[in-house]
This record gives sequence, structure tokens and C-alpha cells, in this order.
Amino acid sequence: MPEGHTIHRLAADHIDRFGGRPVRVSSPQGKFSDSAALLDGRVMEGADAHGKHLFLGFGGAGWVHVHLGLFGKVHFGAPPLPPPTDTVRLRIADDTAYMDLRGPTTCALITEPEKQAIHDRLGPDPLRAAADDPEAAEAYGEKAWERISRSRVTVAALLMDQKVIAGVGNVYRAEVLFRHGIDPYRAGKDLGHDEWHAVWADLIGLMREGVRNNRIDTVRPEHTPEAMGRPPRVDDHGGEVYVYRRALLPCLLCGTEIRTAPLAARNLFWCPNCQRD
DNA sequence: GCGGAATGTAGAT
DNA sequence: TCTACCTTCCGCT
Repeated sequence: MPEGHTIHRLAADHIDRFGGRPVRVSSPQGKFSDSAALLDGRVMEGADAHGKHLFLGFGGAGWVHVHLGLFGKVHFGAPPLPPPTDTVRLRIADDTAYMDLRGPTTCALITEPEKQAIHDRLGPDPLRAAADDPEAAEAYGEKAWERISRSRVTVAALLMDQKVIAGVGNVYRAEVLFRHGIDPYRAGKDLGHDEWHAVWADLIGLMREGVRNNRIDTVRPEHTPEAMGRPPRVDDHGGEVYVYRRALLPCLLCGTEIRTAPLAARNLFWCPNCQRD
């Protein structure tokens, strides 16, 4: 379930379990064996996240760069270690905990300059916005606005472009556009500055909650099934949402059938009545 | 057991 | 715009 909130949560979870301690590093599957050997026994000194990229710091030995892609999963557990299997790309363990990484798009040992190059090509990440300084957080979001406001590309595609804004995935894009009544096919340049400001601020709030709860919830309290007097709803991806994967179901607010269509190789979902040009 | 889909991205065309 | 890559899970036979 990897959107940005998952990755930031993982960075924190790694520090909680392994931060400042020497760890055993291995690659049961074999594809990361050489690098794992270089890291085995070293101290995990830090963890960082930018968008959907996770970095585990091993001091002078460099950083483990992890990108989960669509399928990657991290599993934390406590000893005893399960038998190594041929799908575990990376295993990190100490006496109290272990982490198994499966199916990542990327798992590579990189240098500090290589890490910096990744930061440089990513747009602003709502979860890296200053937590205690609203003005700084807003200014950070303006970096995305500079590109969006000049683009003829649809807002839905821009939100998925990690160079424009980092960490938003298919769920957050669909949901934030619904929450602001924005037609996903509107061009970036036709978005108002005030609209962008509201979207950016909303993403900061939604994604912080996502990190806390380790799931994506976007339905406002006044629109929950209980509040609306409707039967309880179960979303199979684990969070409460307005439109994501609700194709052909009635919109929670107006009852119009939720539509779906491919956009930028992913399935887009929206309410044609609540979301306008 | 098989086929398809899934919260993603890079690289080729 | 397409294809390749990585894994799991669900529904269908």
C-alpha cells in the first residue's frame, strides 16, 4: 500500500526498531547480497523519506535506497526469524526485531551525492513540509504551483508526477480532487492559486493522518456512513474514501454514479457531478 | 491452478 | 503510449 504516508511511516518504524544500533543485514533472495555483506554488522544511523523513496542511513557506508513500487512490501516481526525465502530481497535484524522487504522496484546501496540527486529530481513532499511553520510549509508548496500553473497537462496527471509533487499516489490524487470539487481533467494552468493552496494544505493534513494511522482515510466526519444515516461501508483497501475504487457506486454526497477511466496508466475515479471544471 | 489487478516507475519507441 | 519489472491476493474454473 505504498503512497508517501507509508514510506514516511516506514522511516520512523525503522528508527524505532533499529536506530543507533548495529544490525544484521542479508539478502535471502540474493539480489542484494553484495551490498548486504558491506552493511552487515554496521549501525543504522538514520532514516529519511522523500515522496515514495525510503533511505536507510549507514554512515560512511552509504544509504540503502528503497522504492516499493506497486508491489513492494515491508514486514516487521520479532524473533525467531522465519526461514529465509527466495522472495525476501532484504532482511535487517537485531536481537529484538526483524524487517523483511519483498518485491521492491529499487533496493540499492547508494552514496550521499546519489541520494542528493534523487532529492533534487523530486518535487515538494507534503510530509516534508515544516510542521510548525505554516508560512514555510506554504512556500514549499509553491514549488509545485510554479509547474502546475504553467502546464496544460491535466491536474490528475500532474498530481501523479513525482517531479511536480512527491508522495501523492492514485488514492490521494482521486480523493483530494474530490474533496475540492475539482474535475480531474482540468488543465493545471486553469487551477486557481487559492485552489492549489487549499489542495496543498489538505494533502499535508491527510497524509500526516495517513502516517499516524498507517492507512488512507479521506472522508470528513460529517460524511461518514454513521453521520449520513447510511449502512456501514467496507473499503477493501483498508481506509474510508469518497471515490477511489468506488466505480459505478453512488457518490456518498450526491448519489451520482462514480466514474472511472484510465489516466496516466492508472485508474482514475471521480464524481462527474461534484467535481467541476 | 490460472488470469487479472493492485496505493509505481523507468526506459524504449 | 507501450512494456518490463517485482509479489500477493482474489475470483473463477
